[in-house]
Amino acid sequence: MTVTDGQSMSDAAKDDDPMTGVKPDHAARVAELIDRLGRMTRELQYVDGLNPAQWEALRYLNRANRYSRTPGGVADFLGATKGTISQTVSALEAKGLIARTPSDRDKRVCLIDLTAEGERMIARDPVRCIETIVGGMDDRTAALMVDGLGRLMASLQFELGSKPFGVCAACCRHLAPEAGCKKSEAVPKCGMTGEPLQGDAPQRICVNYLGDAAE
Amino acid sequence: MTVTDGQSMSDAAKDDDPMTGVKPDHAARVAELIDRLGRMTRELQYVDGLNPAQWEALRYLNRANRYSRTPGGVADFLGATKGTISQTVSALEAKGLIARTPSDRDKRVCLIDLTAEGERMIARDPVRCIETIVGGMDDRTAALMVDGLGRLMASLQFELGSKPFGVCAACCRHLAPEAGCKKSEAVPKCGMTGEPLQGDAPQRICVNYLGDAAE
DNA sequence: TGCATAAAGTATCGAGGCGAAACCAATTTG
DNA sequence: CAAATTGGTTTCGCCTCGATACTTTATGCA
Repeated sequence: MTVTDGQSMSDAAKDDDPMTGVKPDHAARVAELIDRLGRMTRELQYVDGLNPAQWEALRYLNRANRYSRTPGGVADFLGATKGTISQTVSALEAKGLIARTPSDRDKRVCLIDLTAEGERMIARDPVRCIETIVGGMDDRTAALMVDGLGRLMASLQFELGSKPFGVCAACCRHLAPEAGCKKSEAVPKCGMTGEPLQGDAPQRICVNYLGDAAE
Repeated sequence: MTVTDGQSMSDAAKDDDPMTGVKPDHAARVAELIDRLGRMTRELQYVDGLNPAQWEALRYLNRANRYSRTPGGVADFLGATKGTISQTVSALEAKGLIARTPSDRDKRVCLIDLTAEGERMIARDPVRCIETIVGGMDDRTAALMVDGLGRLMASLQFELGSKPFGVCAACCRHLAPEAGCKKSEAVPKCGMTGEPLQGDAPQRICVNYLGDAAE
C-alpha cells in the first residue's frame, strides 16, 4: 500500500488535528467515512458480472441457515421489496449461482441453496478485500470497530424502522429457547419447528454472523 | 432506543462470542458491517426529494473550498463521471439549492455555491443521525473508529485506483506548502494560485474534513 | 503566432436497478 | 368453508448512471 497517511492518528491517542490544532468532531467524521465507504464498497462490487445487490444476496444466502434462505428472508435482510428480490434471485439463478427448490413443508416458499458455482463465486467476494485490510490492523482497534459499528447499525435499524435483524432474530431465539418465543411453536422459520438443527447449522446460523441484537 | 442489544460486546473487551464460544473474526464482521451500513445509509438519504448522490454532492459542496466547488470537483470526489455529475448538479440547481456562476479565471469552469435554501437543506442532512448516534458513544471508541475507518478508506481508495482525495489533496498541500507542490504554481485549484485563502477557507478546507491522507 | 491537443461542462441515449401494484397459489383463521 | 394472510412472481414505469458525442476554452508545441 503506497498511500501513506501523512497525518493519520494511527495511535488514536491524539485527539486534536495537527493541521488545525482543533479538536476534530469524531462523530461527524464517522458519519462522513461511513458514507464514503459505503459508496466505495458499492462500487467495489460491480465485479464478475454481479451487482451490489446480487453480491449481498449471495453473501446472505451463503451464511443464512436453512430456514432463512428464502426470497423473503433475503428481502427482509436487505430491506428491499419482495418484487425486487425476486428479480435479484432470478438473476443469480440464471447465472447458475443458486438453485431454487420448492419447500415440501409449505408449498408457497422456495428454499435457496448455493450451487458449487455459487460457492466458487463467494470465494472471490470483492468485499473480502476489506477483510484483509482490517485484518492488518491491531486486534483491539478491530474489536472496537466491530463494537461501534454494530451499535451504530442497531440504532440505525431502529431509526429506519426495519426489522432489527430480519429473520435472524428468530434464529437467535432458537438457539436460546429459554429466552421465550412469542410466536406459536409452529413457526416455520429458523428451526423453531422443533426440528433440531443438524450439521453445521449452529455455526452458520445467521444471527451470530449478521449481528448480535435481539429485538 | 428500544433495540436492546442482547449480547453486544459493549465493553469491547470480550473477544469471544457468548453464543458460540468462538472467537469471532473481527475483520469479517467489519466488512459485513460496512457493507450493510452503506446500504442503510444509502436508504437513509432518500429524503426531502433528494437522492443519495445529490445529498453527497451537496455535502461536498458545503464543505469544499472555493476552488473545489466545481462539477469536476464533485465528480472526482464522488468517483462519478462528469456527465453524471452534471445531471446531479443540474438537479440541485433546479431545486434551488445551489447556484452556478461562471468563473472569470477560466471560462470553462463554473463555480458552485450553496444558496440559502441549500444551507437550510444541509442543516437537515439525514446522515446527521449517524453523527448523533456516534456522538453518544464514548470518545475513545469514536476516535478509534475514525482511525480505523480512515485507514480503511485510504487503502480502499488505493485499491480502487481513485484519487486519494480528489481535489482535496491539493488543498492539503496549500495548507502545508513546505510539503512541496508538484504542479506548476499556476494551478487554478485550491488556492495554489498564490492568492491567499481568505475568510473561513482554512477552516472549511476540504482536506481536513474529508480525510487526512496525502498521496 | 497558429494549429493540435487537452480539459471542463453539457446533452443525449440506453441499460439496468428497484419500488409499486396487480396477481397467483397456498396457508391460516374465524 | 369463506375470508384474510402470506410467500413469490410478473409487469410497469421511474430514475440513476455510464458512455458517447459535442461545444467551448486553455494550453502546448512548432
